[in-house]
Amino acid sequence: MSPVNSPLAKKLNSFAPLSPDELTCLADLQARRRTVAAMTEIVHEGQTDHRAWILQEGWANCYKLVPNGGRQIIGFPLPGDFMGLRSILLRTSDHSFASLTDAVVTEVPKHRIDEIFQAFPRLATSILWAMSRDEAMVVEHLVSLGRRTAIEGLAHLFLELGQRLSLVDLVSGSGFACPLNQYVLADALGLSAVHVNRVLRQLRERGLVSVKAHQVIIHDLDGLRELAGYDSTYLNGDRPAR
Amino acid sequence: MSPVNSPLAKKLNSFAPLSPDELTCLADLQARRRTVAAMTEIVHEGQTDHRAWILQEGWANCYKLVPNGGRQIIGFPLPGDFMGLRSILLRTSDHSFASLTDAVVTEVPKHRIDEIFQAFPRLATSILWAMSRDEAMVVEHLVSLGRRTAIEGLAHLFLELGQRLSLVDLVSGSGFACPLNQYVLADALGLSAVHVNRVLRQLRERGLVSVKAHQVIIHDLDGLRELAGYDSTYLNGDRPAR
DNA sequence: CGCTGGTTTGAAGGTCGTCAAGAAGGGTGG
DNA sequence: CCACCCTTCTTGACGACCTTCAAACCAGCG
Repeated sequence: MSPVNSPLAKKLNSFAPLSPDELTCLADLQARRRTVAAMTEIVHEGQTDHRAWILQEGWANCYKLVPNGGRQIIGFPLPGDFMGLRSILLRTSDHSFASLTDAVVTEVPKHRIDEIFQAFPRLATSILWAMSRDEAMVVEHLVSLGRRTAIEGLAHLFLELGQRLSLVDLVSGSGFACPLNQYVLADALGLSAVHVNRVLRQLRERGLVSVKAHQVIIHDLDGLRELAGYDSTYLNGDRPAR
Repeated sequence: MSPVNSPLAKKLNSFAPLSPDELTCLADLQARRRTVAAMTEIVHEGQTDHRAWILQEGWANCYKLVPNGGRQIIGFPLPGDFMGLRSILLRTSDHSFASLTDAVVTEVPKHRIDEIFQAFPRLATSILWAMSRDEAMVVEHLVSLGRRTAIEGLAHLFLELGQRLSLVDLVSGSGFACPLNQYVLADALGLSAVHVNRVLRQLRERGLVSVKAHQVIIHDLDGLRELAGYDSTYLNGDRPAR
């Protein structure tokens, strides 16, 4: 994959078209790729080193552990997403990031971000857009946990993942590869793995979604949207959904 | 109240001591006060006008409505908090803000923020700290909804409110004024009002907290922290709690 | 072929929601 | 000052959603 066609470039391009200069700047930013094994921690909660990461390939998650042994997953960084960007611009990270699969990442030291904000203000705006989109996802996740049933929350999650993956060309037809097992889904949705299993069966039996062999297939997009009460605008920078 | 001693100044001062220049800058920023009746919307979801608000007196909430008639409260802005700051720095607000009580607010047009970032970089850093603290609160709220029981979530909420109010001198002894009724608490914690009532009784009977006449009194701070699994560092900019 | 991680299913029980109705406060008008 | 209202709080009964415990099943892999 040429870094000029990096997932980050694809994603930012969907917000505002990038100039050739900006594309090469992004390519430079992501030149030094590093591979990471599955299940390794990339940013630790409370870490204050002034660098962020860009996920190039693979899936990750960010989470908090609670005293009684439970875990709450905050979100799933996908290719093209920043990890720990807040700890660079703002202060320390308040949660941990870890890879879920084997992954490829690039390190972003603080001064590189500063340079971009100096030299490429339009690109900086796009990065801020990506940050605010990430926060909107956390808020929407909060709504899922508080005011949606298990089946609605799962439906919402699959729709969000599909839309985000399509931005970086990781959707083929009506399906996408998805390495999340039922334990991980449970920790994301505040449920038990057993109940996730039962709800997945319901989604399958209703002909909405099926998950098999790490592949999510959406059989009835409209029905799923209806069920989840899905409003896609929070991912699009408030322009109409495609 | 002299604006030099504004709640915002108190709060930011707890992060990094402010210089006289910075204090007067903050005072100018908050000169034009405006009163707002209880239950009026201040920022509407999707609004893109480039201005933010600072809450001076009273309580507010921010929330999202879901299609089936439910409501999820994202957070409670308190005196000294910004509202809609993201819609100024980033893009549009993805949720609504409304006053809960009669309130006093000041409007902050975008150019004032830009000026501060130009002329007072240290103050700008403090404002970014406040922003990141707000996000950490949303994440902690997410954990409450996903991986804490009703009683743990309520305990956590009271502890957080107490700590935030103490930063702006709104705590007296072991209690603080709190206008949140059981319906509002329910919409914040993803519960029904009936169940909030039952849980409040448990907290009272265990001798931990009591709520009466819009006054929250914490009887057993350590016990409450123990119950909630409360870690206060997310509010302190990662310096040890006082 | 046995191990391991993940999925599936059943049974029992706890947390929490819904429905319903009564009690307690606080404000208003007679 | 009292009657009446409204909002908020409180409590009970019942049921739904979800968890926990336990066990069986399945697929990939050394």
